Parts: sequence; C-alpha cells; structure tokens
Amino acid sequence: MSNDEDKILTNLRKGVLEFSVLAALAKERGYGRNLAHSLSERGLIASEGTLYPLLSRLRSTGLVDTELSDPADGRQRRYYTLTPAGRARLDGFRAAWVPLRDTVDELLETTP
Amino acid sequence: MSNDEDKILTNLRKGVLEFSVLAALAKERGYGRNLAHSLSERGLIASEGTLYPLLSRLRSTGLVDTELSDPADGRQRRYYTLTPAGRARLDGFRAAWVPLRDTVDELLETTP
DNA sequence: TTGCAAGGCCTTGTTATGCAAGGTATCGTA
DNA sequence: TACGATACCTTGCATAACAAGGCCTTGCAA
Repeated sequence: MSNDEDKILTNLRKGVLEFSVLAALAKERGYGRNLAHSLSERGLIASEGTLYPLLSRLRSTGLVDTELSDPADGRQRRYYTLTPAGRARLDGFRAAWVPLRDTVDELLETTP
Repeated sequence: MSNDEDKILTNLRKGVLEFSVLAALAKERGYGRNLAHSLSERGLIASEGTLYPLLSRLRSTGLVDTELSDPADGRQRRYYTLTPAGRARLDGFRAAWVPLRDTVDELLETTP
C-alpha cells in the first residue's frame, strides 16, 4: 500500500464493492475477468485478487447464480447472474447508502 | 452483529468515520463522549468502543491535538482540535470521496 | 452521609474486507 | 511449437469497526 490516498480509497471501497458488483450484475450478467476490468476502470477495485473471493462469497450466500459457458463458444467462462435475494440485498444497500452518503456530504459541505 | 442491514452500515462506516470525526472537529473542538453522542445520532458509529481507539490513532498520527480542560471547570475532559495535517487529510478524503460517491450513485441509478 | 446513577475515558478480543503476489490451465496465433 | 493473453483461483496480511466490558469521578437523592 503506497500512499495515504490509496488507503483512503481502500477503506471507502470496503463498504461499496460488494454492491457495486451486484449492481453491475443487475444490468447484465458478467464473468470474472470482465467484471474485474470494468470495476477496476471505475476505481472500485485495485486487483483481481479482491474480486474472486467476493464472487465466491456472493455465490455461497445465494446472492448470485453461476453457469459455465458452452466450451464450444470459444474460451470457457463462469457467468454470474443476480438472484432475487441478490436484488433484495441491493435494495437494502441502497436504503443504507443514501442517508449515509447525505450525512457525509453534509459534514463535508459545512466544513469551514 | 444482528442483521444484514447492520453489516451493510458497518462496512460503509469503515471508510468514512475517520473523516467524519475530522470534519466535525473542523467546525469546533470536541471531546470524546460529546463526539460519540453526535456521531451516534448521525448513524456514523455504533458504540463508544469505536471512537476512542480512532481518536488515539488520530492523535498519534498528528491529525489532531488534545488538551485537558481545567479541572476547575466542572468535569474534566480531553478536548480534541484539528491540526493543519488533519485538515490536509480531510481535503485528501474529499478528493477521493466525491468521485467514488458519484460512481456508486451512477451504478445504483442505472440499475433496472 | 451514604449510595448510586450518570459522565467521561479507555482496553481487549473478534470479525471481516480488501490487497498483493502469487499459481494453474487453456486458447489463439505467429 | 512456443508464447502471450485469457480466465480462474488461493494464501497470507493489514486494518477498521464492533461488542462488552472496566475504571474513576461527580452530583444528586434518599
């Protein structure tokens, strides 16, 4: 971990990464490397090593379903899709995120 | 840790509590129990046990200064004030917070 | 005056998340 | 046929918030 700025981001990500993945999967199914790339572009993860354990967790808690692609269609991939439970958890996150986000914004805005 | 909702909040707080404290101190100095109460009201901490170790950390890294109140003025308290380094770190947080907040909002908004 | 609730500060052990740095196997192509 | 890119995964670590306590002092009430 190099500088302070990175540590700030690391801790911020700790709260939102799981739900960023769920939100991404709510739009369209995806597979590991794919998700890793797009999340990395958005600054939501720092390495692949973060994503795969998370995906396993989401799978074992029933928030996502997985299916292997047909090996005949080129390279085989494990695709992830959101389950109803996953969508419900995403809604739960939204309910927690909005007020906390507003609280933080308020604190920052009113800071001299 | 009781339910899922609590865990969501716990992880969200992991990124923002330190800076919420700094932002609160940027407005006016405060003392432990005082800060604990106001942060707890805003949903930023779940117990005092979170705050005191954080305050120690802020002190040992030079982000806040402390002074004991005059014992003659009623109950003795340890007051915390923001240092220039603390203010700089708060600015660093703001720089990381805004884009990440926007990214999360964007993911949530465009979710079907 | 004695007891007790509240104010005020702090510590210990646990849990969980993200990170870095690896490792393995397969495919396409030069 | 060798090599780089694709794709998935594991291990060990650092750290932040939490719960559940403990300790001392002050003020009020019985």
